[in-house]
Formats: sequence, structure tokens, C-alpha cells
Amino acid sequence: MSGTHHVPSQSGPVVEAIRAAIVSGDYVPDQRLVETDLSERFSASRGAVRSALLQLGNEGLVERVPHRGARVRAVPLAEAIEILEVRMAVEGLCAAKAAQRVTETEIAELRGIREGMAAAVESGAVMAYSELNNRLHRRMLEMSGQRTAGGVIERLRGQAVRHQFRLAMQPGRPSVSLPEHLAIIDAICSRDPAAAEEAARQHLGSVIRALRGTAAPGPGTAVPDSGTS
Amino acid sequence: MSGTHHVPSQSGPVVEAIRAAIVSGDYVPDQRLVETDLSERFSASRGAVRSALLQLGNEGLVERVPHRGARVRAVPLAEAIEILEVRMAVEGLCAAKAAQRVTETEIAELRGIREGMAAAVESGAVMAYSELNNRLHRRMLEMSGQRTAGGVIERLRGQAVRHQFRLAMQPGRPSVSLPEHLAIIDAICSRDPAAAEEAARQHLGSVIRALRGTAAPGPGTAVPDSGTS
DNA sequence: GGCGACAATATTGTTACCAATTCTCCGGCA
DNA sequence: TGCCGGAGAATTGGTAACAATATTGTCGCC
Repeated sequence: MSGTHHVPSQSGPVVEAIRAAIVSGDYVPDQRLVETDLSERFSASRGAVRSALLQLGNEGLVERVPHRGARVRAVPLAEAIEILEVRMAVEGLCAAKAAQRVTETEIAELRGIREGMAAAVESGAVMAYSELNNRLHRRMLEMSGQRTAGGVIERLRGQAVRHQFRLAMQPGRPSVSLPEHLAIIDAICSRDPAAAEEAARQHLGSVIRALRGTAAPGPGTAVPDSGTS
Repeated sequence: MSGTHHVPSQSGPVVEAIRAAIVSGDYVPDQRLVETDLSERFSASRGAVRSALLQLGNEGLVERVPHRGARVRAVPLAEAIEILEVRMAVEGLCAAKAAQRVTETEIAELRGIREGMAAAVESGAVMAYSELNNRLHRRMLEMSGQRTAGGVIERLRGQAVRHQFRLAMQPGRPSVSLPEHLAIIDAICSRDPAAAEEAARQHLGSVIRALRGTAAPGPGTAVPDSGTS
């Protein structure tokens, strides 16, 4: 097996834990991240938490202001679109490279993902589809052999994950994105770099258009006070 | 004016100092970075140095292994090429955006850079040309308005700066890159996004080809092996 | 009743110290 | 001679206390 994801695991388990808590929505945007709280929550020393926050700040997931602490960074829609535009460029590159370097076993794996995605959409299994979606993008990066590009995209994905998640939950969205994903898979399996790049770009372009369509309601709707408290 | 809103200046002056020392060649690749040494060298506490090394490690400039300290990361040629491939994609995007959004005053500034570059190459002023080159790339990013892409490229540039510097020192290299730079400038000034993207991609493609030519002196790795018989 | 200064609190930033780990060097031994 | 093992030094990682700073609540004054 290709093992677990290697890029974002560098500086200890605390970083991963906090990152997971953020991307899973356990901490909402603009929520304060007090060092002592996290220290107790994750059973780690304050220094470890401090380092983790530093790294997450560098990663763009949290915002740190001197003497005022860290809070979950709220990525505005415009920036999410910027992120997707960069991803469009880089993932286009990766798709092309993947089409050049793909092996037979990888083609088989992609075909498996393809079937799974079609089945998930057919049966309305949104979460399963989202999971396969993540896996497809990740495996495509690995197949491209472009570690640098993979790291860049991984980081960008982390920042915009909330927007993408919200988008994936829109009813009818899977039926739109499914053919795009299938086109990417088919192009890679056909070892057609140009088609793969074009398919990847079209897919992310579609995501951008869809994101633009989701009206971002102004301030006043987000209430951080959820459940436990 | 937009002033100097550099992305990588966030976590204190120590980070910038160490980064400057690394990119300026003051610390060579694989050189150990002992915390106490840096602490004394930059008159900062060990904790500050620690944080700085953490951030630089996250940035890809230094390599940190647990209990073994940090050292300047030696970016292999293959990775430098990967980095340039990503830059090719992202800077292509930025060039296109810049061509869409460029203002009249910015066009005037670009024309100034254009003249300066031509004059520098004419007179053989390598350093001045390199400086203008940096400025051109940086201003193009700013004009594109793509902050995300700018941050990505800035980071990638930092990692491969040594290779690019070595390349810029090659005799005759400026005469090759000058027309490419001029093409980028002209395309942006003509507000032609497609041409700008193409010009940027061609330029970086040329850099990649040139880099491939530098350090491939035949079979076997040309490591500076001390006096073999 | 509203507003500004002041104290109390909470939180981060820094420093000093100790523990854990690795590297180096030296000596013993087959 | 070459290799194994251990003591010592060097360096990093972690922890706790301290200092600096921002936030919040309170009191007096207009």
C-alpha cells in the first residue's frame, strides 16, 4: 500500500489533531483557539500546542495575531475561488502527468473508483461519493509523481475544505460533478495528457461556477454557539 | 500605494533573518543549524529561534528531523524542476490575470522594467538584470490580484532560489531569457491574457530546459567527490 | 444615564531549567 | 587490525514559572 498520507504529518500528532478538529467543523470559523484549552483537550503540553498553532498558521488554517491568540481563519468566498483557480492550474498539470505515468494496476484502481462513484450517485450516497471524490483527487496527485504539486494542492484543499463541503451537500450537485470526474478518469486511463488536463480544468471550473452560485448570506447568520456549551 | 505587503513576513524578525541568511548563501545546503548558534548569531532567544526553524521547516527551506536538529534543505535538481513545473502552471494563470487587470500606470511601470532589462543585458549587468527579473515576477503577481497564487509562488521560489541563481550566472543565459521576458511584458501591456499565459509558460519552460542542461554531465552523479585517483 | 479612567482577569510570550536522545570518542577484545 | 560497547559531550524536546500585553468588568464623574 502507499501508506498513509505523508505530506501533512511532520511535526507531531497535535497538529494533525487540531487540523482534524478544524476541518471536521469541530471548531467553526473565527472561533478562538486558546492554548490552555487545546492543551487540555488534546492532553498535550502548551508548548506543543503553541508549535502546532504556529504551523497551522503557516498553513493558512488559523489566523494568529500577536498577544491576541489564534482563531480559525474564515476563508471568504473570493479567496476560496482564488484557491480553486490555482488548483485548476496545478491539478491540470498533475492530471496530465498522471496520464503519462499511470500504470496498469493504477488504471484498474481508477476504474474501481469510477464504478464506486457512479454507484454512489445512483444510490444517493452523498458521503460515500464525497469520500471517493477525495480519494480520486489524492490518488491522481500520487500518480502524477509531482510531490511538490501534491503538497501545494493539499494545503490549498485544507483551506477551502469548508466551502467544498458545503457545495458537495447541495442537492443535485453530485449529478453535475459525476460526469466531470468520469471524464478525468477516462482521460487518464486512456493515457491522454491533454484530455486529462482539460477534464481536470473543466471540473474545477465547474466547481468555481457552482461556488459562485451559492449565495453567501451576509453576516448575522453564523452562530458559533452550537450544542455543547 | 499597495506598499510592501509581503506574505512571508508574519512571525517575527528572526524568521526573516534566518531566511535571508539561507537564500543569500550564508548557510550552504546540508549545513547544520544549531539552535544555540543561531540564538547568539541573531541575538534572539532560543525559543524564538525554535519557532523560526519550525516555520522555515514548514516552508520547505530547512529540514528538521526529531532530536537531530535542523539543516538547510538541499533541493535536488529533480525537485527544482518539479517546482518550476508548478510555477509554470501558476504563473501562467497569474500572467493571464495580470493581462486582464493591468492599469495604465502599471503598464508604464512594466515598460520601465522592460527598458531596464534590455539595457542591463546590453551592458552585461548581470546582477541588475537579476534584480529586475525578480521585480518583474513579483509585480506581475501583485498585478494579477491573486494573493493565494502569489503566496504559493513566493514559497516555491524560495526553495529553488539556489538553482535559479546558479542558472542566472551562466554566461549567455540573459540573452536567452531576455526576449522571453519581453514577450511576457508585451503580452500583459497588450492586455492579451492568452498570449501572456503562453509567454509565461514558455519562459519557465525555457528555464526548465536550461536547468536540465546544467547539472547533467553524463552518467553517474557529479558529486564534488574529493580527490579520487 | 452615558462615558472615561482604573483595576482585575485572562491569555500569550519569554526565559530558565531539566529530561531524553543522539553523536563522538575512547578503550577493550576477538 | 578491526569491531563492539560504553562513557561523555552536545543538542534537542519538554515543562513550569515569570513577565508582558490585551480584554473585561467596575467605579467615579460629568
